[in-house]
Amino acid sequence: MNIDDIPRPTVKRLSLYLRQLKQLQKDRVKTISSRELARLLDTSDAQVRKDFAYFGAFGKRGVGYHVDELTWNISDIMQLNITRKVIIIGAGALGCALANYKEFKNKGFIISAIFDSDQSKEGLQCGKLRVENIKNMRKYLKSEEISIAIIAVPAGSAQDVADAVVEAGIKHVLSFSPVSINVPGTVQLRSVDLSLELEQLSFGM
Amino acid sequence: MNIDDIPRPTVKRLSLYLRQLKQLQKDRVKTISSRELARLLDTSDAQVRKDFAYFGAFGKRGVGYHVDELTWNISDIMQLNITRKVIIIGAGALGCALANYKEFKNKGFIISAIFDSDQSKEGLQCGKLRVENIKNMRKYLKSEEISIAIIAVPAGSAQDVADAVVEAGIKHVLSFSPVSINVPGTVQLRSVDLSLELEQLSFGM
DNA sequence: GGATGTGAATGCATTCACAGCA
DNA sequence: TGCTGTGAATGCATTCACATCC
Repeated sequence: MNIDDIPRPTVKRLSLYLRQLKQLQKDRVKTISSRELARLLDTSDAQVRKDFAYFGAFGKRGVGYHVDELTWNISDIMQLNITRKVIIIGAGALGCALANYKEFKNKGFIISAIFDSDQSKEGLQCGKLRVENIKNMRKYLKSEEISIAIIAVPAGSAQDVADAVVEAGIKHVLSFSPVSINVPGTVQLRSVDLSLELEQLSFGM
Repeated sequence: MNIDDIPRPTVKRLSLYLRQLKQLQKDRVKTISSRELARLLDTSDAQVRKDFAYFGAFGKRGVGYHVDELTWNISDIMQLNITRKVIIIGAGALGCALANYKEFKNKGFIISAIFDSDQSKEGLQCGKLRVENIKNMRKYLKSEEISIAIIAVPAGSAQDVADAVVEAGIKHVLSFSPVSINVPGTVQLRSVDLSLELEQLSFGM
């Protein structure tokens, strides 16, 4: 079964299912039906079953899905049983908050360094991390096996920073800058624009 | 023309168009074709034209779209020429960073108060804002005209906080907690799960 | 000529509905 | 009986292709 044969919306929902399933594990729930899972995630039971069916038959007819088994299967599909290192560019308030965001570690993402182009910030502490000069980024990435970068710089420098990390070998970019960025097709880009989220929310989406 | 007659994906793209158009205004670009706008936003020219067409005929054949005019029209459709007040619940690193995020103000969102359930945080400063006890939230909302709340609390208390703000009359909730939350149908909910973003990114989405 | 606006065609995800199994 | 798994039907957004207009 090839990942490309699976609808993208389905793949995106996998992490939502996984999050909910881990919650259910905490609550000592052993088994769950597609209907109940759908209710929790505000979707339809048919949707849930179809999504899981793409990856094989996980459920038991008349019973539902075994929570532990399903959790393990999805984690396996998403290759989430490993840890990955991540760098952050931009040591402003947002960058620092992200650098110390506990949930990242829980999901296997380790923030291994934070860089800033502002010379005067070099040496400052972001929680446990020391702010490094961005000029050292390239060398740092040569010595470490890191493919993910978080960009949390102002709009004006976002594209330049993106170009720089891509040039340094980064393959996945998560941008928090409020501009649209272009990267080569070989690089995965995901953009979270916080004010845009508010805008869309208040418009009713 | 009713908003409900317009495809949701189109409506979601409106803010992306708007963001790009404002960038173009800065760059003194007077006019732009659907093809060029599509290239900048990594979509298709047909998509751009169809999106705009839902709201009427904004373009000039043989020329393209007038940037200023289009910007104004979209802002008008999205009712973004007003400012809105927003409260934040959760004065952790993330909540504080959000409270001082400059881009919000640029888009017309004013963070008017930040609350936390931790008594010991009361009175601390988050940039220019004083952290208030969450017990005062209800009263505060009665005295102010506020319909938007940002939730930046740990997973465990997210649902409780959501219930509380909804009960206090909030109509739009932007949650940064890594759990799925349920709200009444009358309330708009949008969820940004930062680790989930990383997860999906590293999985290739 | 050049780019918009738009019906028609296409592609795809969701929903339906039910056979099949515990 | 209860719930999964799945082909078929539906619904909808995207893409195509071209008539239309500056």
